[in-house]
Amino acid sequence: MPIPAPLPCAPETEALLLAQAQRLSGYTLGELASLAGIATPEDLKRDKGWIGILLEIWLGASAGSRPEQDFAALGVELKTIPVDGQGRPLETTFVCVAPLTGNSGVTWETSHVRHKLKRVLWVPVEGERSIPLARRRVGSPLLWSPDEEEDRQLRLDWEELMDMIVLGQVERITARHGEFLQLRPKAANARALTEAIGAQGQPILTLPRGFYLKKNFTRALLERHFLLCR
DNA sequence: GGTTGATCATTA
DNA sequence: TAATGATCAACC
Repeated sequence: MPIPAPLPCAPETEALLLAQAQRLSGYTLGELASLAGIATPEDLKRDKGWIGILLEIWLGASAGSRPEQDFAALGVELKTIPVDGQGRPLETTFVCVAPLTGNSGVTWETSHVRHKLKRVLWVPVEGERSIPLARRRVGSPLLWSPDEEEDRQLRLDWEELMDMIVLGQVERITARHGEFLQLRPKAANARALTEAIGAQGQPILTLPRGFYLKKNFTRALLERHFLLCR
Protein backbone atom coordinates (compact mmCIF):
# COMPACT_ATOMS: atom_id res chain seq x y z
CA MET A 1 0.00 0.00 0.00
CA PRO A 2 1.37 3.39 -0.98
CA ILE A 3 1.73 5.98 1.72
CA PRO A 4 -1.12 8.47 1.28
CA ALA A 5 -0.63 12.19 0.84
CA PRO A 6 -2.89 15.06 1.88
CA LEU A 7 -5.17 16.32 -0.88
CA PRO A 8 -4.12 19.82 -2.00
CA CYS A 9 -7.71 20.83 -2.67
CA ALA A 10 -11.26 19.56 -2.47
CA PRO A 11 -11.90 16.38 -4.48
CA GLU A 12 -14.19 16.76 -7.47
CA THR A 13 -16.50 13.89 -6.68
CA GLU A 14 -17.97 12.18 -3.65
CA ALA A 15 -16.33 8.95 -4.76
CA LEU A 16 -12.87 10.52 -4.70
CA LEU A 17 -13.55 12.08 -1.32
CA LEU A 18 -14.71 8.78 0.12
CA ALA A 19 -11.76 6.93 -1.42
CA GLN A 20 -9.30 9.32 0.18
CA ALA A 21 -11.05 8.98 3.53
CA GLN A 22 -10.89 5.20 3.22
CA ARG A 23 -7.13 5.41 2.60
CA LEU A 24 -6.73 7.08 5.99
CA SER A 25 -8.44 4.39 8.03
CA GLY A 26 -5.99 2.41 10.12
CA TYR A 27 -3.45 5.20 10.35
CA THR A 28 -2.80 6.86 13.68
CA LEU A 29 -3.24 10.57 14.24
CA GLY A 30 0.49 10.79 14.95
CA GLU A 31 1.31 9.27 11.56
CA LEU A 32 -1.12 11.52 9.70
CA ALA A 33 0.12 14.62 11.51
CA SER A 34 3.72 13.75 10.80
CA LEU A 35 3.04 13.06 7.11
CA ALA A 36 1.19 16.38 6.90
CA GLY A 37 4.05 18.15 8.60
CA ILE A 38 2.20 19.33 11.67
CA ALA A 39 2.84 18.70 15.36
CA THR A 40 0.63 16.49 17.50
CA PRO A 41 -0.38 18.13 20.79
CA GLU A 42 -0.07 16.17 24.04
CA ASP A 43 -3.83 16.13 24.45
CA LEU A 44 -6.91 18.01 23.26
CA LYS A 45 -7.44 20.19 26.34
CA ARG A 46 -6.29 23.30 24.52
CA ASP A 47 -6.74 21.95 20.99
CA LYS A 48 -10.30 20.65 20.94
CA GLY A 49 -10.70 21.00 17.22
CA TRP A 50 -7.30 19.61 16.26
CA ILE A 51 -8.50 16.28 14.89
CA GLY A 52 -11.08 18.02 12.75
CA ILE A 53 -8.44 20.34 11.32
CA LEU A 54 -6.07 17.43 10.66
CA LEU A 55 -8.70 15.52 8.71
CA GLU A 56 -9.65 18.66 6.78
CA ILE A 57 -6.03 18.90 5.63
CA TRP A 58 -5.97 15.27 4.55
CA LEU A 59 -9.27 15.46 2.70
CA GLY A 60 -8.65 18.77 0.97
CA ALA A 61 -11.22 20.85 2.84
CA SER A 62 -10.30 24.49 3.10
CA ALA A 63 -9.02 24.70 6.66
CA GLY A 64 -10.06 27.37 9.09
CA SER A 65 -13.29 29.26 9.33
CA ARG A 66 -15.75 29.00 6.46
CA PRO A 67 -19.40 29.92 6.25
CA GLU A 68 -20.58 26.91 4.27
CA GLN A 69 -20.11 23.17 4.03
CA ASP A 70 -16.60 21.75 4.08
CA PHE A 71 -16.99 20.57 0.51
CA ALA A 72 -19.35 23.19 -0.86
CA ALA A 73 -19.18 21.97 -4.44
CA LEU A 74 -20.16 18.48 -3.32
CA GLY A 75 -22.63 19.66 -0.68
CA VAL A 76 -20.84 17.50 1.86
CA GLU A 77 -20.06 18.30 5.50
CA LEU A 78 -17.12 16.63 7.26
CA LYS A 79 -17.54 15.44 10.84
CA THR A 80 -14.95 13.60 12.87
CA ILE A 81 -16.52 11.66 15.72
CA PRO A 82 -14.70 10.26 18.75
CA VAL A 83 -15.65 6.64 19.41
CA ASP A 84 -14.88 3.95 21.97
CA GLY A 85 -13.54 0.46 21.29
CA GLN A 86 -16.97 -0.70 20.15
CA GLY A 87 -17.34 2.17 17.71
CA ARG A 88 -19.83 3.99 19.90
CA PRO A 89 -19.73 7.79 20.08
CA LEU A 90 -18.02 9.31 23.11
CA GLU A 91 -19.30 12.81 22.50
CA THR A 92 -22.30 14.62 21.08
CA THR A 93 -21.83 16.22 17.67
CA PHE A 94 -22.07 19.96 17.13
CA VAL A 95 -24.23 20.81 14.13
CA CYS A 96 -24.60 24.59 13.94
CA VAL A 97 -25.36 27.69 15.94
CA ALA A 98 -29.02 28.19 16.79
CA PRO A 99 -30.61 31.40 15.47
CA LEU A 100 -32.24 33.05 18.50
CA THR A 101 -33.83 35.98 16.66
CA GLY A 102 -35.31 36.57 13.22
CA ASN A 103 -36.92 33.17 13.03
CA SER A 104 -40.31 34.13 11.63
CA GLY A 105 -41.06 31.94 8.67
CA VAL A 106 -38.18 29.51 9.22
CA THR A 107 -39.21 25.90 8.76
CA TRP A 108 -37.42 22.59 9.14
CA GLU A 109 -37.12 22.42 5.37
CA THR A 110 -35.17 25.67 5.22
CA SER A 111 -33.28 25.28 8.50
CA HIS A 112 -29.52 25.36 8.90
CA VAL A 113 -29.66 22.07 10.78
CA ARG A 114 -31.28 20.24 7.90
CA HIS A 115 -28.94 21.84 5.40
CA LYS A 116 -25.82 20.92 7.38
CA LEU A 117 -26.94 17.33 7.79
CA LYS A 118 -28.11 16.79 4.23
CA ARG A 119 -24.91 14.89 3.44
CA VAL A 120 -22.17 14.16 5.98
CA LEU A 121 -18.86 12.35 5.73
CA TRP A 122 -18.45 10.79 9.17
CA VAL A 123 -14.92 9.85 10.15
CA PRO A 124 -14.76 7.88 13.41
CA VAL A 125 -11.57 8.31 15.43
CA GLU A 126 -10.54 6.45 18.56
CA GLY A 127 -11.33 8.90 21.31
CA GLU A 128 -10.60 7.25 24.64
CA ARG A 129 -8.37 9.44 26.73
CA SER A 130 -6.41 6.41 27.88
CA ILE A 131 -4.97 6.25 24.36
CA PRO A 132 -2.27 8.87 23.73
CA LEU A 133 -3.51 11.28 21.08
CA ALA A 134 -0.73 10.39 18.62
CA ARG A 135 -1.62 6.69 18.83
CA ARG A 136 -5.34 6.99 18.25
CA ARG A 137 -6.42 5.38 14.99
CA VAL A 138 -8.74 6.66 12.30
CA GLY A 139 -11.65 4.36 11.53
CA SER A 140 -13.52 3.63 8.33
CA PRO A 141 -15.54 6.56 7.02
CA LEU A 142 -19.24 6.73 6.28
CA LEU A 143 -20.91 8.95 3.70
CA TRP A 144 -24.38 9.50 5.13
CA SER A 145 -27.70 11.22 4.47
CA PRO A 146 -30.63 11.08 6.85
CA ASP A 147 -33.27 8.55 5.88
CA GLU A 148 -36.97 9.33 6.31
CA GLU A 149 -37.05 8.16 9.90
CA GLU A 150 -33.93 10.10 10.89
CA ASP A 151 -35.21 13.23 9.17
CA ARG A 152 -38.49 12.93 11.08
CA GLN A 153 -36.72 12.40 14.40
CA LEU A 154 -34.61 15.49 13.89
CA ARG A 155 -37.52 17.57 12.64
CA LEU A 156 -39.67 16.85 15.70
CA ASP A 157 -36.89 17.88 18.09
CA TRP A 158 -35.99 20.91 16.00
CA GLU A 159 -39.61 22.08 15.92
CA GLU A 160 -39.95 21.75 19.69
CA LEU A 161 -36.75 23.68 20.32
CA MET A 162 -37.46 26.38 17.76
CA ASP A 163 -40.97 26.88 19.13
CA MET A 164 -39.49 27.55 22.55
CA ILE A 165 -36.92 29.96 21.11
CA VAL A 166 -39.55 31.89 19.17
CA LEU A 167 -41.86 32.03 22.19
CA GLY A 168 -39.17 33.57 24.38
CA GLN A 169 -38.44 30.40 26.32
CA VAL A 170 -34.81 29.96 25.29
CA GLU A 171 -33.56 30.24 28.85
CA ARG A 172 -35.88 27.44 29.91
CA ILE A 173 -34.40 25.06 27.36
CA THR A 174 -31.99 22.51 28.78
CA ALA A 175 -30.02 19.74 27.12
CA ARG A 176 -32.81 17.38 28.23
CA HIS A 177 -35.18 18.75 25.63
CA GLY A 178 -35.11 16.77 22.42
CA GLU A 179 -34.57 13.04 22.03
CA PHE A 180 -31.97 13.17 19.29
CA LEU A 181 -31.21 16.85 18.76
CA GLN A 182 -30.43 19.04 21.75
CA LEU A 183 -29.68 22.70 22.39
CA ARG A 184 -26.67 23.59 24.52
CA PRO A 185 -24.37 26.56 25.04
CA LYS A 186 -21.85 27.14 22.29
CA ALA A 187 -19.65 29.97 23.44
CA ALA A 188 -16.12 31.02 24.23
CA ASN A 189 -17.15 31.42 27.87
CA ALA A 190 -20.01 32.50 30.13
CA ARG A 191 -19.35 36.17 29.38
CA ALA A 192 -20.09 35.82 25.67
CA LEU A 193 -23.67 36.95 25.16
CA THR A 194 -25.96 37.29 22.20
CA GLU A 195 -29.42 38.69 21.61
CA ALA A 196 -32.52 36.56 22.02
CA ILE A 197 -36.24 36.93 22.71
CA GLY A 198 -37.40 37.18 26.33
CA ALA A 199 -40.52 35.81 27.98
CA GLN A 200 -42.40 39.08 27.33
CA GLY A 201 -41.18 39.27 23.78
CA GLN A 202 -38.52 41.83 24.68
CA PRO A 203 -34.86 41.57 23.59
CA ILE A 204 -32.61 39.83 26.13
CA LEU A 205 -28.96 38.88 26.24
CA THR A 206 -28.21 35.19 26.66
CA LEU A 207 -25.53 32.61 26.00
CA PRO A 208 -25.17 31.64 22.35
CA ARG A 209 -26.58 28.15 21.78
CA GLY A 210 -25.81 25.40 19.35
CA PHE A 211 -27.67 22.36 18.06
CA TYR A 212 -25.98 19.07 18.91
CA LEU A 213 -26.73 15.51 17.82
CA LYS A 214 -27.09 13.30 20.86
CA LYS A 215 -25.08 10.11 21.09
CA ASN A 216 -28.10 7.86 20.67
CA PHE A 217 -28.62 9.34 17.22
CA THR A 218 -25.03 9.06 15.99
CA ARG A 219 -24.65 5.64 17.63
CA ALA A 220 -27.61 4.30 15.64
CA LEU A 221 -26.30 5.85 12.46
CA LEU A 222 -22.88 4.26 12.88
CA GLU A 223 -24.41 0.94 13.90
CA ARG A 224 -26.55 0.89 10.77
CA HIS A 225 -23.39 1.31 8.73
CA PHE A 226 -21.60 -1.39 10.66
CA LEU A 227 -24.44 -3.85 10.04
CA LEU A 228 -24.42 -3.14 6.33
CA CYS A 229 -20.70 -3.91 6.23
CA ARG A 230 -21.00 -7.44 7.59
C1' DG B 1 -18.92 38.86 18.93
C1' DG B 2 -19.41 35.40 15.42
C1' DT B 3 -17.72 31.72 12.51
C1' DT B 4 -15.10 27.30 12.14
C1' DG B 5 -13.20 22.95 14.63
C1' DA B 6 -15.01 20.37 18.91
C1' DT B 7 -13.89 18.23 23.99
C1' DC B 8 -13.53 19.26 28.90
C1' DA B 9 -14.86 18.67 33.59
C1' DT B 10 -18.25 19.13 37.07
C1' DT B 11 -22.47 17.32 38.52
C1' DA B 12 -26.25 14.32 39.03
C1' DT C 1 -20.10 6.89 34.85
C1' DA C 2 -22.73 9.42 31.66
C1' DA C 3 -24.61 13.68 30.43
C1' DT C 4 -25.05 18.61 30.94
C1' DG C 5 -23.36 22.96 31.00
C1' DA C 6 -18.93 25.29 30.18
C1' DT C 7 -15.07 26.08 27.72
C1' DC C 8 -10.58 26.28 24.31
C1' DA C 9 -8.27 28.02 19.90
C1' DA C 10 -7.80 30.25 15.35
C1' DC C 11 -9.52 33.38 12.05
C1' DC C 12 -12.19 37.53 10.91
